[in-house]
Amino acid sequence: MIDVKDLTENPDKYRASQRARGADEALVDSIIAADVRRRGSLTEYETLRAQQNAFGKKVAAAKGEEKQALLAEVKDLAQKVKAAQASAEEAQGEMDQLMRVVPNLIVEGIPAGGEDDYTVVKTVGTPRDFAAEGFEPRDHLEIGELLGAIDIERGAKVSGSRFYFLRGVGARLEIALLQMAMDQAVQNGFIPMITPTLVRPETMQGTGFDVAHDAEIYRLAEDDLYLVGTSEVPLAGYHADEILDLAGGPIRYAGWSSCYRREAGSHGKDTRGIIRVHQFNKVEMFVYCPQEEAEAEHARLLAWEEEMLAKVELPYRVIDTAAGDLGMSAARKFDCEAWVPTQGRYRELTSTSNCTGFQARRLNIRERVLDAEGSSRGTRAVATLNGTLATTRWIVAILEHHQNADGSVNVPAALRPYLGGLEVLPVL
RNA sequence: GGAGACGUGCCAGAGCGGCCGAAUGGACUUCACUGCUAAUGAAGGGUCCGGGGAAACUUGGACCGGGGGUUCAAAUCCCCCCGUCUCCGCCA
Repeated sequence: MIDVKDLTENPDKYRASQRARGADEALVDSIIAADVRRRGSLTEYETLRAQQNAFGKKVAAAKGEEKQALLAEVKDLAQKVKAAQASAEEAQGEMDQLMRVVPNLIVEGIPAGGEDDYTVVKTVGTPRDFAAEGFEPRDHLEIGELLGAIDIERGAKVSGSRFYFLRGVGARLEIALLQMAMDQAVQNGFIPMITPTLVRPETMQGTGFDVAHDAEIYRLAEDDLYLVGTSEVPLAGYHADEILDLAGGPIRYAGWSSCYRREAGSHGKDTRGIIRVHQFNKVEMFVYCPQEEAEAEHARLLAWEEEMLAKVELPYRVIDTAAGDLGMSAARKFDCEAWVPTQGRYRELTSTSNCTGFQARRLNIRERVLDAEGSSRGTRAVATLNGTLATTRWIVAILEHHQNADGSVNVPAALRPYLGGLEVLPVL
């Protein structure tokens, strides 16, 4: 949810943001109009209600005939109050509906346009030249099968397409990767969390995912519960309806969870291997901080992601996502994309979003505003940010980039302690 | 799955349909007092949404788990939902 007050005061800023996203600019004016209607009908209702309250006090004090007379008089007022209340609620409802569809205000200066309009922030490392090394690289699935690490066929047998088993060194590699991510997070002051992966509709909605329309979400209709696509969802909901004390700095969580995605709109895309799957594991960073610190924190999250990528020794690039390719909640998003040799292109391994106050406003997560004397001047929304530290997909890039001619895979040095010192994943 | 109890402010905990935004403790903040701490005394606080005001502030409405209903009037009565706890059953 965006800040209505800010929108009514600076509509041009929001029009520009909508334009950059390729979204509806007129929405801004619809909101301003709806807000005027809302306030008008609210004032009307409150005035009547004040009269009724005053009457109520008189009725309570009166006795006998006098009381009966007052009751007769106030009955009519009660009807008016009811009607005014109904129209005030209706106006509020219209407002709420509009507010649900406005995406977050983007950070000024990010690239405008759609999926292909990102800018490359930097490129780190160089893709391996397999031609020069004299062998044709195998893709991650072929390697995974040689190592006995990935079993797609039985995944499909048991659960259908886009499901898989990680086995043997594959399973160990994933655990090692996630464990290394958790350790790094803890070293950086994050609180480790293992979260629920089924959440209520309010939590899903509050985080910015539309339970009713989002085709990506698995639903358990019977129970009105929803499978999360990322632990960002439960970690955002964690502090819902709370007033946080951020005096001691940002509150940082590292969530370890399975993630579930229907991949409804991606038939035929990435059907081979484990690039795009219905279920995977992830370590996610999630931060609550004051809004003015959000951009600096965003840079830190990106740096922590890059630290992980450095540990697994992968060549990658960082992109600044264009406005139109941002989710509803994000004001800015950086993706780290690792080079996947057999695809000849960079593929997303991490994604970090600055959601400014958008999620916090929906989830009612605030902090106190203090004046110079240190006494409370009310509250305001905090900022929330998230970023990936490791996921199952990383295995794709690791297997491919670190492969040898015989199909075995060299283990990056930082990962070895998590694999009992293993230096090479051997072909079976 | 069955039976029951409960859900009130930061915490504990009262609350008769109108005098209840809510007693009383504790915690907290400020002030006073004792040489400091402790103790004691006094005072003060919540959140959300409107109106007025540059602001300090002021004024109105709403909020007693959530949503409906009854009533001139609901923390209080009724219904539904959510949650917590206890007992039984079931599965581990």
